[in-house]
Order: sequence, then structure tokens, then C-alpha cells
Amino acid sequence: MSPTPQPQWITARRKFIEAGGHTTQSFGLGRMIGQMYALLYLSPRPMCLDEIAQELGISKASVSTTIRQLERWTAVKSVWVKGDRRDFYEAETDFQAVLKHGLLATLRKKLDTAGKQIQVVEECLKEATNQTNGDDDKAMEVVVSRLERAKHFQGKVNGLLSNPLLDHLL
Amino acid sequence: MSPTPQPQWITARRKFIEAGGHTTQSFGLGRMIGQMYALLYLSPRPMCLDEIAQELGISKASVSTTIRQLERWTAVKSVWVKGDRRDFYEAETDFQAVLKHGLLATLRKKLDTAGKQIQVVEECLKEATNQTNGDDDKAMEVVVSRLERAKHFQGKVNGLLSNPLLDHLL
DNA sequence: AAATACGTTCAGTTTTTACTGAACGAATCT
DNA sequence: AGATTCGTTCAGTAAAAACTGAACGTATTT
Repeated sequence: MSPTPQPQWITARRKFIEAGGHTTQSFGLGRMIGQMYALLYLSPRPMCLDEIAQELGISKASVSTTIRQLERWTAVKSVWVKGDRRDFYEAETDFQAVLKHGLLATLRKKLDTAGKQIQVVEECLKEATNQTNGDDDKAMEVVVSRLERAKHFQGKVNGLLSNPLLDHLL
Repeated sequence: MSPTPQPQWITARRKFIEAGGHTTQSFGLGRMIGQMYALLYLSPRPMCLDEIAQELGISKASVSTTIRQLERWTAVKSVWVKGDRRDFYEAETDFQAVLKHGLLATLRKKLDTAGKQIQVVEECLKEATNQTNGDDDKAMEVVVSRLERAKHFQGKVNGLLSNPLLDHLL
């Protein structure tokens, strides 16, 4: 009995999944998040945790945590399957929506915390402008001006990310 | 003899450096790359490797490798100091330039390799369209159409990143 | 009510990434 | 030429991240 050869499209599917993993990995998001999204993205029907785990060869625990990362990114959503109490998930195939509500939102948030940190430093610095320590005044002035610049830029990018025009470009 | 208290602006500077580290870390770029850039960004004059190493409390080996990451991002550049054979570096303070030549360029490259991977999968899939395996035809068709979609989107984003309009928005 | 099936959490482990110290070649100084 | 002083590389180590199996709470089934 000859061993049933894998249909070509299944190996293609697997390659796509691997590619997804590599891509997210290269973006510093970890490998699994990409593989899992890719798997769901190519699936004709919602999948439950165990199916995903088996398909990717990882533990259910990993699936559980990773799938919720994907949910935060609005990259997947859970769907109801009647007569089955398991949680099923399907991919959000609208990349534009994922980018908008997932990636850009995350970006904004990170930029925002960066801004807050600058704010803190700035206030810490204001208390220093009184202590005139003649010697390295110049060094301090550089710090002040550069900090100002950084803050300004942060605001600029933040504005860009909120710019409705950006949505139209997609 | 009272212990000389740190001038306030120096603690502010240190906080800024830490913040830089946390920021780059949150973007999956590692902590040191942010700290090092922040240090140079606030420095009134170019710094040599040993100064950087001492200031950040890390080995010169780390400085050497990290500084070249920063160079690849066009975030720092080496400058000549006459009468000193050491390599000095200063920060590129024009964030816009860094974004354009560093971040966006890197982004494009990664998107590009992602595109190539899709290409490979697509070709692998074309060979499969002949083998009509009636049973899971539907599953395969989903794969084909989704793949098409992914490819289309990849091209779209790639176009956006190359769009000169993007530069104007900054 | 007991038993089963789910998804989540968490301590522990594996894997990956970041960092270091020592060794080296090249350039500069004596 | 010999002795320093650089920057880089690399094998080894330390730190961080990803992953797992077992235990648990909750909901469903029998």
C-alpha cells in the first residue's frame, strides 16, 4: 500500500503558516502569533483550541494565551457554533481593520507612554533650571533643548497616527 | 565633608536614558539600543566607545555591536575628532530622517521578504490546482482566494510605505 | 450529584536572546 | 622594532522569553 502523498495545497498551506510565523517573528511579536493567525486565516471554518493546538503541534496552554493576544489585536474573533460549547475562533480577514484597530492602536499606546515618560523627565528637569551650576551649563542646555525636540516629535507622530487621512491611504 | 548631591538635570538625563531603553524594548528592539541612542542624543559632544560603555555600565563589546545596529538605522553617525584615533559617535537628531531611512526602510524590507514568501507559496499552490481532489475542494479554494487577498494587501501596504505623500505628513 | 469536557493559570523547563571577558588584528605611539 | 591602544569577534555565560504539563474553576452532560 503506497503512502498517501500529501496534496500539494496542504504543503502550500503549511508553508504559508511558517511564513506567517517568520514574519511576526521578524517584527518582534513572536513566532506563534503569526502561525496561528495564518492557520485561521486559511481555514474555511472557525477552529477550536484543540484543533489549533494539534495543527500547530503546540500545547493548548500556548494556544490559549496566544489566541488572546490575537484578540487584543482584533485579528481573530470568537464565534458561536451551535450545539458545541467549545470556543471557536476565526480570523478577521479584513487586514485594514486589523491594522487600524490592532497595530495602529498599539502603536499609539506605546507612543503615548513614551510621551508620558518624557513628561516626567521634563518636570524633573524644570526643578533643575534653578540650580545654576555654571560649570556644565552648556551640557544642561543641550539636554533641555533636545528634550523639547523629542517631545515635539512625539506629538507630531502621535498626530500622524490619529490622522484620518492615514485611513484613506489604506 | 557632605557628599556632593547629584545635580537634578543629571538624574533627569538618566531617567530619559532609561525611558529610551524601555521604549525600544517595548518595540521588540532590545533595551540597549534605546539607552545608547538616548545617551548620545542628549550628549553635547560625540562620545567614544569607552565613554558609552562606562556611562551605561556595560561592556565595550556590547557597545560595539549595538552602535552598529544604530548605524544601520542611520540613528547615529561616526565623526572625526582631530588628534584622537578613537571612533566617536553622535546621534542623528533629525528624527524624521531616522524614521525615513531607518525605520521605514527596514519595514519595507521586511514587508518585501514577506511578499516573496507569499510568492513562493502561490507558485507551490498553482501546481495543485490541477489535482482535483473533489473532497476538500472548498478548503483549497478558500486557501487560493485568501492567498490572493493577502498578496493584494501586501502590495497595497508596500505602496503606501513608498508613497512620497507619507514623507510630507511628517 | 457525579462525571466529563472546557479554558485558564501557574510553576517549572526549554529555547532563544543579550551580554561578557578574553583573544586577536590593525593602527598608533615610543 | 617593540609596546600601547583601539575596535571587533567569538565561545561561553547570564538573562529573558516562549512553551509545557499539571492543577484548578466552571459549565455541561449523564
